Amino acid sequence: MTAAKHPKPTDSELEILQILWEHGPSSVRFVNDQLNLRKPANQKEIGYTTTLKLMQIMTGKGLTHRNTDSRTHIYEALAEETETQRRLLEQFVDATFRGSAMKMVMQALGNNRTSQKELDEIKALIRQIEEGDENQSA
Amino acid sequence: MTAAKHPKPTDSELEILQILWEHGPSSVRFVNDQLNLRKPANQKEIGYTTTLKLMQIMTGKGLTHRNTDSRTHIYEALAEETETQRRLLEQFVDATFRGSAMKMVMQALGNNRTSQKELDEIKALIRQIEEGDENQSA
DNA sequence: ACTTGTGTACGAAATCATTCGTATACAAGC
DNA sequence: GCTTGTATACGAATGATTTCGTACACAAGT
Repeated sequence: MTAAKHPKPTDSELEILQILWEHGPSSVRFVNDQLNLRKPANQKEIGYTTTLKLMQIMTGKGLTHRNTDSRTHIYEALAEETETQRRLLEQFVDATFRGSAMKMVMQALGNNRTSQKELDEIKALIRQIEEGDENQSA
Repeated sequence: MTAAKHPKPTDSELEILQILWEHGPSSVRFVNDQLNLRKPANQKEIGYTTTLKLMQIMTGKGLTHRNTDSRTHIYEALAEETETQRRLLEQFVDATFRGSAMKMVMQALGNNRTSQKELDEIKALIRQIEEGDENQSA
Protein backbone atom coordinates (compact mmCIF):
# COMPACT_ATOMS: atom_id res chain seq x y z
CA MET A 1 0.00 0.00 0.00
CA THR A 2 1.79 3.08 -1.15
CA ALA A 3 -1.32 4.96 -2.13
CA ALA A 4 -2.47 7.82 0.05
CA LYS A 5 -5.96 7.96 1.49
CA HIS A 6 -7.42 11.05 -0.10
CA PRO A 7 -11.19 11.28 -0.09
CA LYS A 8 -13.10 11.52 -3.31
CA PRO A 9 -13.19 15.10 -4.56
CA THR A 10 -16.52 16.58 -5.56
CA ASP A 11 -16.97 18.03 -9.04
CA SER A 12 -15.99 21.53 -8.02
CA GLU A 13 -13.04 20.29 -6.06
CA LEU A 14 -11.89 18.34 -9.05
CA GLU A 15 -11.96 21.47 -11.16
CA ILE A 16 -9.69 23.15 -8.68
CA LEU A 17 -7.39 20.17 -8.53
CA GLN A 18 -7.05 20.27 -12.30
CA ILE A 19 -5.78 23.80 -12.08
CA LEU A 20 -3.35 22.99 -9.31
CA TRP A 21 -2.11 19.97 -11.20
CA GLU A 22 -1.64 21.99 -14.32
CA HIS A 23 -0.04 25.10 -12.83
CA GLY A 24 1.47 23.90 -9.60
CA PRO A 25 1.02 25.60 -6.22
CA SER A 26 -1.17 28.67 -6.58
CA SER A 27 -2.99 31.38 -4.71
CA VAL A 28 -6.75 31.48 -4.38
CA ARG A 29 -6.86 34.52 -6.63
CA PHE A 30 -5.06 32.71 -9.40
CA VAL A 31 -7.23 29.61 -9.16
CA ASN A 32 -10.38 31.68 -9.15
CA ASP A 33 -9.26 33.57 -12.24
CA GLN A 34 -8.49 30.34 -14.03
CA LEU A 35 -11.85 28.90 -13.16
CA ASN A 36 -13.59 31.89 -14.61
CA LEU A 37 -11.41 31.95 -17.68
CA ARG A 38 -12.63 28.47 -18.55
CA LYS A 39 -16.29 29.40 -18.35
CA PRO A 40 -17.85 30.22 -21.72
CA ALA A 41 -18.72 33.69 -20.47
CA ASN A 42 -22.42 33.00 -20.60
CA GLN A 43 -22.18 31.40 -17.22
CA LYS A 44 -22.18 33.33 -14.02
CA GLU A 45 -18.77 34.08 -12.57
CA ILE A 46 -17.62 32.18 -9.55
CA GLY A 47 -17.09 34.53 -6.63
CA TYR A 48 -13.71 34.80 -5.00
CA THR A 49 -14.91 33.74 -1.59
CA THR A 50 -16.58 30.71 -3.10
CA THR A 51 -13.29 29.47 -4.40
CA LEU A 52 -11.58 30.37 -1.16
CA LYS A 53 -14.10 28.39 0.82
CA LEU A 54 -13.74 25.38 -1.42
CA MET A 55 -9.99 25.42 -1.12
CA GLN A 56 -10.26 25.68 2.63
CA ILE A 57 -12.57 22.71 2.69
CA MET A 58 -10.21 20.80 0.45
CA THR A 59 -7.36 21.51 2.82
CA GLY A 60 -9.52 20.27 5.65
CA LYS A 61 -10.10 17.06 3.74
CA GLY A 62 -6.45 16.64 2.96
CA LEU A 63 -6.81 17.13 -0.77
CA THR A 64 -4.56 20.17 -0.68
CA HIS A 65 -1.90 21.63 1.54
CA ARG A 66 -1.46 25.30 2.13
CA ASN A 67 1.54 27.37 2.87
CA THR A 68 0.68 30.33 5.06
CA ASP A 69 4.11 31.91 5.23
CA SER A 70 3.11 34.94 3.27
CA ARG A 71 -0.12 36.78 3.69
CA THR A 72 -1.34 35.28 0.45
CA HIS A 73 -1.70 31.60 1.14
CA ILE A 74 -0.36 29.24 -1.48
CA TYR A 75 -2.22 26.01 -2.06
CA GLU A 76 -0.74 22.85 -3.43
CA ALA A 77 -2.45 19.65 -4.54
CA LEU A 78 -1.81 16.75 -2.23
CA ALA A 79 -4.02 14.31 -4.08
CA GLU A 80 -1.93 12.86 -6.85
CA GLU A 81 -3.21 13.37 -10.33
CA THR A 82 -2.78 9.87 -11.69
CA GLU A 83 -3.95 8.15 -8.56
CA THR A 84 -7.03 10.35 -8.32
CA GLN A 85 -7.88 9.79 -11.94
CA ARG A 86 -7.48 6.07 -11.48
CA ARG A 87 -9.88 6.02 -8.61
CA LEU A 88 -12.49 8.18 -10.30
CA LEU A 89 -12.21 6.16 -13.46
CA GLU A 90 -12.89 2.97 -11.59
CA GLN A 91 -16.05 4.33 -10.05
CA PHE A 92 -17.16 5.81 -13.31
CA VAL A 93 -16.75 2.56 -15.16
CA ASP A 94 -18.73 0.74 -12.52
CA ALA A 95 -21.56 3.22 -12.52
CA THR A 96 -21.81 3.86 -16.22
CA PHE A 97 -20.58 0.72 -17.93
CA ARG A 98 -21.44 -1.75 -15.22
CA GLY A 99 -17.78 -2.42 -14.65
CA SER A 100 -16.79 -3.16 -18.21
CA ALA A 101 -13.72 -1.06 -18.90
CA MET A 102 -13.63 -2.71 -22.28
CA LYS A 103 -16.97 -1.35 -23.31
CA MET A 104 -15.85 2.05 -22.22
CA VAL A 105 -12.63 1.90 -24.17
CA MET A 106 -14.55 0.75 -27.19
CA GLN A 107 -16.83 3.74 -26.84
CA ALA A 108 -13.93 6.09 -26.42
CA LEU A 109 -12.13 4.73 -29.45
CA GLY A 110 -15.20 4.25 -31.56
CA ASN A 111 -16.94 7.54 -31.07
CA ASN A 112 -14.29 10.17 -30.95
CA ARG A 113 -12.31 10.25 -34.09
CA THR A 114 -9.06 8.95 -32.78
CA SER A 115 -6.06 9.96 -34.85
CA GLN A 116 -3.69 7.46 -36.35
CA LYS A 117 -0.96 8.73 -34.08
CA GLU A 118 -3.07 8.02 -31.05
CA LEU A 119 -4.00 4.60 -32.33
CA ASP A 120 -0.32 3.89 -32.73
CA GLU A 121 0.30 4.92 -29.17
CA ILE A 122 -2.36 2.59 -27.96
CA LYS A 123 -0.96 -0.24 -30.02
CA ALA A 124 2.42 0.42 -28.51
CA LEU A 125 0.92 0.37 -25.06
CA ILE A 126 -0.84 -2.90 -25.72
CA ARG A 127 2.37 -4.43 -26.96
CA GLN A 128 4.06 -3.25 -23.82
CA ILE A 129 1.39 -4.76 -21.61
CA GLU A 130 1.55 -8.04 -23.45
CA GLU A 131 5.31 -8.24 -23.06
CA GLY A 132 5.65 -7.11 -19.50
CA ASP A 133 2.92 -9.49 -18.58
CA GLU A 134 4.95 -12.66 -18.43
CA ASN A 135 6.15 -12.32 -14.87
CA GLN A 136 3.19 -10.34 -13.67
CA SER A 137 1.01 -11.89 -11.04
CA ALA A 138 -2.14 -10.24 -9.70
CA MET B 1 -29.08 16.72 -34.91
CA THR B 2 -30.22 13.17 -34.53
CA ALA B 3 -29.45 12.86 -30.86
CA ALA B 4 -32.30 12.88 -28.38
CA LYS B 5 -32.53 15.52 -25.70
CA HIS B 6 -32.47 13.53 -22.48
CA PRO B 7 -31.15 15.37 -19.47
CA LYS B 8 -28.17 14.05 -17.58
CA PRO B 9 -29.24 11.38 -15.10
CA THR B 10 -28.04 11.64 -11.53
CA ASP B 11 -26.14 8.78 -9.94
CA SER B 12 -29.25 7.15 -8.52
CA GLU B 13 -31.11 7.59 -11.72
CA LEU B 14 -28.30 5.97 -13.59
CA GLU B 15 -28.49 2.96 -11.33
CA ILE B 16 -32.12 2.59 -12.19
CA LEU B 17 -31.48 3.03 -15.87
CA GLN B 18 -28.89 0.26 -15.72
CA ILE B 19 -31.54 -2.08 -14.41
CA LEU B 20 -34.05 -1.06 -17.03
CA TRP B 21 -31.47 -1.44 -19.75
CA GLU B 22 -30.51 -4.84 -18.51
CA HIS B 23 -33.97 -6.26 -17.85
CA GLY B 24 -36.23 -4.25 -20.06
CA PRO B 25 -39.49 -2.60 -18.94
CA SER B 26 -40.09 -3.28 -15.25
CA SER B 27 -42.26 -2.46 -12.30
CA VAL B 28 -41.09 -0.32 -9.41
CA ARG B 29 -41.12 -3.36 -7.17
CA PHE B 30 -38.77 -5.23 -9.44
CA VAL B 31 -36.38 -2.34 -9.82
CA ASN B 32 -36.32 -1.76 -6.11
CA ASP B 33 -35.56 -5.42 -5.46
CA GLN B 34 -32.74 -5.37 -7.97
CA LEU B 35 -31.26 -2.28 -6.42
CA ASN B 36 -31.20 -3.91 -3.04
CA LEU B 37 -29.85 -7.16 -4.39
CA ARG B 38 -26.78 -5.32 -5.62
CA LYS B 39 -26.01 -3.78 -2.26
CA PRO B 40 -23.40 -5.68 -0.23
CA ALA B 41 -25.96 -6.20 2.54
CA ASN B 42 -24.04 -4.02 4.96
CA GLN B 43 -25.68 -1.01 3.41
CA LYS B 44 -29.10 0.20 4.37
CA GLU B 45 -31.89 -0.97 2.12
CA ILE B 46 -33.47 1.47 -0.25
CA GLY B 47 -37.12 1.96 0.59
CA TYR B 48 -39.78 1.17 -1.93
CA THR B 49 -41.20 4.66 -2.02
CA THR B 50 -37.74 6.07 -2.58
CA THR B 51 -37.39 4.12 -5.77
CA LEU B 52 -40.93 4.96 -6.75
CA LYS B 53 -40.28 8.64 -6.31
CA LEU B 54 -37.09 8.49 -8.32
CA MET B 55 -38.80 6.72 -11.17
CA GLN B 56 -41.59 9.25 -11.14
CA ILE B 57 -39.04 12.04 -11.31
CA MET B 58 -37.27 10.29 -14.14
CA THR B 59 -40.51 10.04 -16.05
CA GLY B 60 -41.02 13.72 -15.46
CA LYS B 61 -37.59 14.40 -16.93
CA GLY B 62 -38.22 12.18 -19.90
CA LEU B 63 -35.66 9.58 -18.96
CA THR B 64 -38.30 6.89 -18.72
CA HIS B 65 -41.78 6.24 -20.00
CA ARG B 66 -44.44 4.51 -18.01
CA ASN B 67 -47.31 2.38 -19.01
CA THR B 68 -50.23 2.78 -16.63
CA ASP B 69 -52.58 0.28 -18.21
CA SER B 70 -52.46 -2.09 -15.32
CA ARG B 71 -52.53 -1.07 -11.71
CA THR B 72 -48.85 -1.85 -11.46
CA HIS B 73 -47.17 0.70 -13.66
CA ILE B 74 -44.44 -0.53 -15.95
CA TYR B 75 -41.48 1.71 -16.60
CA GLU B 76 -39.28 1.63 -19.63
CA ALA B 77 -36.01 3.42 -20.31
CA LEU B 78 -36.34 6.16 -22.87
CA ALA B 79 -32.75 7.30 -22.65
CA GLU B 80 -30.75 5.04 -24.90
CA GLU B 81 -27.96 3.13 -23.28
CA THR B 82 -25.19 3.77 -25.76
CA GLU B 83 -26.09 7.39 -26.30
CA THR B 84 -26.28 8.05 -22.58
CA GLN B 85 -22.98 6.38 -21.95
CA ARG B 86 -21.40 8.37 -24.73
CA ARG B 87 -22.58 11.61 -23.23
CA LEU B 88 -21.53 10.76 -19.71
CA LEU B 89 -18.18 9.57 -20.93
CA GLU B 90 -17.57 12.82 -22.71
CA GLN B 91 -18.26 14.85 -19.61
CA PHE B 92 -16.22 12.55 -17.48
CA VAL B 93 -13.21 12.79 -19.75
CA ASP B 94 -13.46 16.55 -19.73
CA ALA B 95 -13.73 16.81 -15.99
CA THR B 96 -11.22 14.18 -15.01
CA PHE B 97 -8.71 14.01 -17.85
CA ARG B 98 -9.05 17.54 -19.14
CA GLY B 99 -10.51 16.24 -22.34
CA SER B 100 -7.82 13.72 -23.18
CA ALA B 101 -9.63 10.49 -24.01
CA MET B 102 -6.25 9.05 -24.82
CA LYS B 103 -4.93 9.51 -21.34
CA MET B 104 -8.03 7.89 -20.01
CA VAL B 105 -7.75 4.89 -22.29
CA MET B 106 -4.13 4.51 -21.32
CA GLN B 107 -5.14 4.52 -17.68
CA ALA B 108 -7.88 2.02 -18.27
CA LEU B 109 -5.57 -0.32 -20.12
CA GLY B 110 -2.59 0.24 -17.91
CA ASN B 111 -4.08 -0.05 -14.50
CA ASN B 112 -6.74 -2.65 -14.59
CA ARG B 113 -5.33 -5.98 -15.47
CA THR B 114 -6.80 -6.32 -18.89
CA SER B 115 -7.01 -9.87 -20.09
CA GLN B 116 -5.37 -11.05 -23.28
CA LYS B 117 -8.76 -11.70 -24.75
CA GLU B 118 -9.77 -8.12 -24.16
CA LEU B 119 -6.53 -6.81 -25.56
CA ASP B 120 -7.20 -8.84 -28.65
CA GLU B 121 -10.63 -7.35 -28.95
CA ILE B 122 -9.19 -3.88 -28.74
CA LYS B 123 -6.59 -4.69 -31.34
CA ALA B 124 -9.35 -5.91 -33.60
CA LEU B 125 -11.27 -2.74 -33.03
CA ILE B 126 -8.25 -0.61 -33.81
CA ARG B 127 -7.67 -2.52 -37.00
CA GLN B 128 -11.28 -1.93 -37.91
CA ILE B 129 -10.98 1.79 -37.27
CA GLU B 130 -7.81 2.02 -39.29
CA GLU B 131 -9.43 0.34 -42.26
CA GLY B 132 -12.61 2.31 -42.33
CA ASP B 133 -10.51 5.38 -41.79
CA GLU B 134 -9.41 6.21 -45.28
CA ASN B 135 -11.69 9.17 -45.76
CA GLN B 136 -11.64 10.32 -42.17
CA SER B 137 -9.96 13.60 -41.26
CA ALA B 138 -8.78 14.67 -37.81
C1' DA C 1 -2.99 57.84 11.68
C1' DC C 2 -6.29 56.99 7.77
C1' DT C 3 -7.83 55.29 3.53
C1' DT C 4 -7.65 51.76 0.01
C1' DG C 5 -6.78 47.38 -1.88
C1' DT C 6 -6.36 42.79 -1.13
C1' DG C 7 -6.29 39.02 1.81
C1' DT C 8 -8.53 35.22 5.14
C1' DA C 9 -12.43 33.34 8.36
C1' DC C 10 -16.69 31.65 8.93
C1' DG C 11 -21.69 31.24 9.31
C1' DA C 12 -25.45 30.55 6.84
C1' DA C 13 -28.46 30.76 2.59
C1' DA C 14 -29.48 28.54 -1.78
C1' DT C 15 -29.50 24.45 -4.52
C1' DC C 16 -29.85 19.91 -5.63
C1' DA C 17 -30.32 14.99 -4.70
C1' DT C 18 -32.03 11.46 -1.83
C1' DT C 19 -35.08 9.45 1.36
C1' DC C 20 -39.23 8.45 3.40
C1' DG C 21 -43.82 9.25 6.08
C1' DT C 22 -48.35 9.25 5.33
C1' DA C 23 -52.61 9.44 2.66
C1' DT C 24 -55.20 7.16 -0.43
C1' DA C 25 -56.81 3.72 -4.03
C1' DC C 26 -57.97 -0.74 -5.47
C1' DA C 27 -58.36 -5.89 -5.99
C1' DA C 28 -59.03 -10.37 -3.88
C1' DG C 29 -60.39 -13.36 -0.31
C1' DC C 30 -63.15 -13.94 3.50
C1' DG D 1 -68.99 -5.21 2.94
C1' DC D 2 -64.59 -5.49 5.45
C1' DT D 3 -59.83 -6.67 6.00
C1' DT D 4 -55.36 -7.27 4.03
C1' DG D 5 -51.77 -6.74 0.80
C1' DT D 6 -49.86 -4.07 -2.55
C1' DA D 7 -50.14 0.01 -5.52
C1' DT D 8 -49.39 5.14 -6.48
C1' DA D 9 -49.17 10.27 -5.02
C1' DC D 10 -47.01 13.80 -2.96
C1' DG D 11 -45.17 16.87 0.58
C1' DA D 12 -41.56 17.40 3.31
C1' DA D 13 -37.19 16.03 6.05
C1' DT D 14 -32.46 15.09 5.36
C1' DG D 15 -28.03 15.50 3.50
C1' DA D 16 -24.50 17.07 0.51
C1' DT D 17 -22.49 20.67 -2.28
C1' DT D 18 -22.04 25.22 -3.71
C1' DT D 19 -22.41 29.97 -3.10
C1' DC D 20 -21.78 34.17 -0.92
C1' DG D 21 -22.45 38.04 2.71
C1' DT D 22 -20.09 40.07 6.11
C1' DA D 23 -16.49 40.70 9.47
C1' DC D 24 -12.03 41.38 10.23
C1' DA D 25 -6.66 41.59 9.36
C1' DC D 26 -2.83 43.66 7.26
C1' DA D 27 0.34 46.30 4.15
C1' DA D 28 1.34 50.36 1.47
C1' DG D 29 0.74 54.90 0.13
C1' DT D 30 -0.45 59.51 1.65
